Amino acid sequence: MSTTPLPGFEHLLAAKPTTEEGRTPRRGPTAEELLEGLNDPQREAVVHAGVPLLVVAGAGSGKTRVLTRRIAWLIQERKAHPGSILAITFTNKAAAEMKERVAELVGGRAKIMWVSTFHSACVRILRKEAEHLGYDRVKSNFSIYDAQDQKRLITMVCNDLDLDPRKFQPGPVLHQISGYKNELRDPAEVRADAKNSFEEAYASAYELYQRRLREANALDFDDLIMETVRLFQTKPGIRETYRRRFRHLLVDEYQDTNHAQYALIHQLCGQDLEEVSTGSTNLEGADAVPPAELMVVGDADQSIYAFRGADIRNIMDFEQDFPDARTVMLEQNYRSTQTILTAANAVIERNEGRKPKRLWSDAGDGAKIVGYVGDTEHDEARFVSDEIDRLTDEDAGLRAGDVAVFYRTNAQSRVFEEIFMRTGMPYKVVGGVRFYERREVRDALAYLRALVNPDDQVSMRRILNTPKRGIGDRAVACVGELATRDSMTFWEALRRADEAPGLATRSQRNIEQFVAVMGELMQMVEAGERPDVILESVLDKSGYLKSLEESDDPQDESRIENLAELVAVAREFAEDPIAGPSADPADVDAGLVEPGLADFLERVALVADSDQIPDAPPDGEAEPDAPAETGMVTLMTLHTAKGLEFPVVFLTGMEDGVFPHSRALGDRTELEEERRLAYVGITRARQRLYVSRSVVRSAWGAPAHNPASRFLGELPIDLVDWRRTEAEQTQWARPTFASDSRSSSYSGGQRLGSPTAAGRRNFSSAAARADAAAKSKPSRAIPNLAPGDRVTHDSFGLGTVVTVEGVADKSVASIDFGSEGVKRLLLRYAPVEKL
DNA sequence: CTAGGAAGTCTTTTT
DNA sequence: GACTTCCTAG
Repeated sequence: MSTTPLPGFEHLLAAKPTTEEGRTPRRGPTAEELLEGLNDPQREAVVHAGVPLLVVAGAGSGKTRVLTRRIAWLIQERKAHPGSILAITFTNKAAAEMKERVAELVGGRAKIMWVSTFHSACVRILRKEAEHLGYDRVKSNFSIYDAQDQKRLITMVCNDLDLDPRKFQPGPVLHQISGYKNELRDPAEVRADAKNSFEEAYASAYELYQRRLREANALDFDDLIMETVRLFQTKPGIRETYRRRFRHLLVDEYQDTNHAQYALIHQLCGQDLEEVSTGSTNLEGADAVPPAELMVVGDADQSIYAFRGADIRNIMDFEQDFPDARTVMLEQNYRSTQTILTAANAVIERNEGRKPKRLWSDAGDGAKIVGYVGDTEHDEARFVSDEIDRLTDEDAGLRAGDVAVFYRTNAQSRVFEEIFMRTGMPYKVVGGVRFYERREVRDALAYLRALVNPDDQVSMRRILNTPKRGIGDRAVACVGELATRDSMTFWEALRRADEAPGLATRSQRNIEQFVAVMGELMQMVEAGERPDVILESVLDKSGYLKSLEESDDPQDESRIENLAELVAVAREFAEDPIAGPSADPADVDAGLVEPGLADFLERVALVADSDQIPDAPPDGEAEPDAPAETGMVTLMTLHTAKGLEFPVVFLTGMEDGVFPHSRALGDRTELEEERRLAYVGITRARQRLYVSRSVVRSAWGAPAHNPASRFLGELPIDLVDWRRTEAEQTQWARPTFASDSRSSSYSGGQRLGSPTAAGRRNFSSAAARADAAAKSKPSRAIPNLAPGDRVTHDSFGLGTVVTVEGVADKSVASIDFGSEGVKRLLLRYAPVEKL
């Protein structure tokens, strides 16, 4: 069973526009052909010209179609130069797909368009303009730091600042910094606005973090956007160049843009934020170009990324931001049955302050929604598995590839993997432990990054002693000290290790060897060797491969395989020059398409989970040559499911505390975001929707008893066919396995006494087992606390409860321990006792 | 300096 | 329960 997520390249490689490419551009489709099969509002959006346009595109309303047809229309009918079009999508996969579909309409010219994510577009701009950024060290070979790199760096920063690691954990600090960047605030502003020592500490962390990034010639994800905005602000000339270039701007998934992205759009459309906020539409200078034509597409009901800075107001206030804007509503749905849409509408309508919108379909009612309540998550998974079996054989016509299983958090995929593995159901998990996050892959990539950008301290430190070559913490500290003392980069200090104070000769020799190897490899990079060739040399010369081969850890075998896979990916990349959205149009024009190591790294840095999903034939526009190998059940989180569709969808773990997530339970706005997530999930289904939950679910190794998700109660009751409800879940026999029920009742009886006793106690045998497992551990009773209660804690002493949130296993209390401060404690673990 | 074990942390969601 | 980080012995 394929459990290894593919690295996310194949779709780009497959997206080679083979159809039209090479032929002389035909006269292209006529205007009628471009509008064929579109409904009225869709047509309006396609042909619209002039003022900014907002397309409110409900789920499944054919917005991709509108976008591609519009682009084709711009080129074909309005004679727009393809190079003057900038289309922003949410994922690289969406970009590649869109490019391909436009190419089908207008031919190879489409390649010159910029169709990419915000991040890729900004990287391209920043690489080109790197020298104008105003940082000494930042050059066009800058590294892009992902979450893990950021974490390492911020940990070093917090250490250097002597911040209490308990109060300033890397995750929250980074989240904070990310927030600043999304709001376009620089460290000085943050410091000026700081109201207390806590916020000042954040400002210091932000400041030093930024300095370290720049010293390392690196940018993080948020920098990519922020620095582009800043570049345009400080260098109006450069901004003007891009304004002139991009005459048409199309933004997909507009509801998920953050403030920085919003600012960028405004800059490119000729209106700066200051101009907007002062209400002035004056452009400075007589040579200013008129604003580009803007079309944004989105659906406020599908905004699910507020947690990473997306600002739903961007779409809600579009008409205020652009007073002369037009709005087009796409409400007809071409994807789902009316039953599914009615359910989706019923759920989303509970959100307050949303603009009314009702999806409808003429596809007929279709099947009822099927509900199931399992005893445990294993029982729930078994139901899903049985049901898929049934659907894929007797119900003929459905393949495993037509089915998707969604869940709220990645951890929930486990039970499904277990049962699919047992029953031999082919499946594929999207996301989770990503290929590019595996240790060995990251090690290899760190080598490559260090070669391209030796200033990249995080990568350099990572590989310095990987594999072990006798350069320990002490040696690293000595080199670091030298670097600080003589203000040089870490890499320079390594090269001059002989000057490092207090460095053991043995370590020094080891460092020299390392530097020599790196020097050799760097020469290969300079000589322009192909990425795959360099990668192979890295694995060889660094001794990394050898150390894995000699290891007796069985895991290392699969590590070797993963590295082989990475080499294969690099080879494919090297051999296919046009693949993917990051080839610079100018280079394509010049026939200059020899992607180097740096391009490879950039691509790798910007792949998304959803980029790995195999292509499915999209809405109606048939793809008869669709790959036959997609016969696998797809497992993924609700977040990665956005933008996709499947004939059959299972929404699992529908429990309060799981979905909606426990952290959202107490918060109105967060709850509404969860509800939008439910809406997204429901509307992924074309024909059949299943909702399921389980009464007992083991979270963190101990069983938890979760109530039904409130979203289940929001489904119209007559639309759901409950196969099994909570009332039935007390039974020990499994209805679907007649032959199994006898033995079940036996063992149930033996374990729990009389079956009725088991029933009354609301536990299935499996749950009882889980329960017993929990009891074998020293699990303590959870104290029932309320604000005001006095407690003692084993190490913090006396305290007073301030707040209590969450329920049962997940309850968290804030407790004031006086001089020890206020602590947030997970009551299940915390050694607190009520007085 | 490294290896191995113990102890502590944690789970949203991701470009 | 799984992953990381910390600690200790060689």
